[in-house]
Amino acid sequence: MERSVSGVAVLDKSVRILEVLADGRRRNLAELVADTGLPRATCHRLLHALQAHGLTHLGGDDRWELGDRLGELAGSIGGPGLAAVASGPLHRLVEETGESAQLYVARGGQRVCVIAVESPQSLRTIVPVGAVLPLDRGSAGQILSGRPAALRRGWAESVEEREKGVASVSAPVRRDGAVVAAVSVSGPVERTSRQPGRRYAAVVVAAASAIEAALETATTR
Amino acid sequence: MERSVSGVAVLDKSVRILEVLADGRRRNLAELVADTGLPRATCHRLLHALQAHGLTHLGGDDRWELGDRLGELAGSIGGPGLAAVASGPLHRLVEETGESAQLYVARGGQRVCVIAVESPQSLRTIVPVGAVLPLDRGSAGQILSGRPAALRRGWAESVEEREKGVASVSAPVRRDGAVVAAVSVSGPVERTSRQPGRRYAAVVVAAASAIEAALETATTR
DNA sequence: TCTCGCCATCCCGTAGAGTGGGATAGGCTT
DNA sequence: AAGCCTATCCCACTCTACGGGATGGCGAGA
Repeated sequence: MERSVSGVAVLDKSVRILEVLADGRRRNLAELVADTGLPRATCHRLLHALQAHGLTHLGGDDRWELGDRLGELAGSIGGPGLAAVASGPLHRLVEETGESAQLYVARGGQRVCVIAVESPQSLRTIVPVGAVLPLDRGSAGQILSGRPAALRRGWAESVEEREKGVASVSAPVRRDGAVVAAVSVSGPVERTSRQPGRRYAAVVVAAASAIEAALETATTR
Repeated sequence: MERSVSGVAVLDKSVRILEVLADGRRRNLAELVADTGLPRATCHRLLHALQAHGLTHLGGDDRWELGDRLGELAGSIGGPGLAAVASGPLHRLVEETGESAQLYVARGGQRVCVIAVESPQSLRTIVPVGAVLPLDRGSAGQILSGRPAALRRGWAESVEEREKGVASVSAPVRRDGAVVAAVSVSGPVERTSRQPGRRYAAVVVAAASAIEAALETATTR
């Protein structure tokens, strides 16, 4: 038995199966045996055990893929329904500021855009949902990497840090005291000015507070 | 040892921990022991093993939460980068039709909105990202539930099925022959008419094809 | 300062869970 | 009919995972 990564060999093998399937390619049992390096009986047994929990799924074409329950579990990262309760406040933020707004969560040492509402103006920043951005650039990165100065002030701003001509302001969304997301407004420097915080911090922080209030209501239900 | 759900007891216990954490409440070890019913040493050992795989995370405040890797794994359901490659075609769809567009994936017998691009018109349908909708109503539900007539025709339409005054058209996004998502355009009946398919089916199907082409390019890299 | 209670971590002997080679059955192709 | 490849299942056996109890740390209260 090769050395265990985590100290629990069954978990190591199970996660190896999930990680192989995470490239999106659906595979039959033989392909999975080849790609995971597991003996066929072991792979078979673990696949069906994972399926019992909804983490894998065997399609009608005898090919395996990741299961829906995985998405359901992951959907609760940042708390259940974060995306659902954040949508309204983000739309109002766009109406108030005229600029695009996004919601980011930290994930694997980077940040991921989970909601994007674009400015109606023809010159606007576009960040697609699902976009993965660094933590070391941009105002949302300052928030999600826990930079003390930004958290103390309650918001962060950046000017042309991640992209030329773009400025942004972000504020933390907290749940149980921990930062679970960052609300962000971004636009061209020509409109935001080189002190975007002065212009937008108050409404960005207010949007973050509205999301926190909605999360609290959801939690106490 | 109580009866195993899946036949692999380690997996059963590990998933039990993840499911307890999926309510979004962060917990210390003692709370997790109480909520999972596992002996403390077992719970401790499995939590750290899950953390080694990124599936759980121990915060600085000694409280456990679901880990980022879970989201990364789940993000590849429907194939890696689905959200990223679909954003562009959906925006163009909104520009062409003037109506709101969404991308849905099937998940746990329902459908979940993973991208939403809203119409610039003041009267528009709003579906927040993360919204969970039924499969038995709406054009996207017809696509994702595999209704033969809809798949044969290549698109589906619905008029006031899910919501009064709203009509929609959807088309399947396929990957390796399987339907992985549905592209949808929706708006008020006053504008879409009671035959929204006649008006929009061609461009919705074209948007779905563009997403499929982008996914194929991503896969062969 | 001392005591107590509660926390997380670690140890390690052992029971039985999980292993995986090989047998089996089914389906498809030649 | 034969050959090949698939998934499933069996079960003897190995060694993994178990979990009670010991330990140390920390904070609160007397």
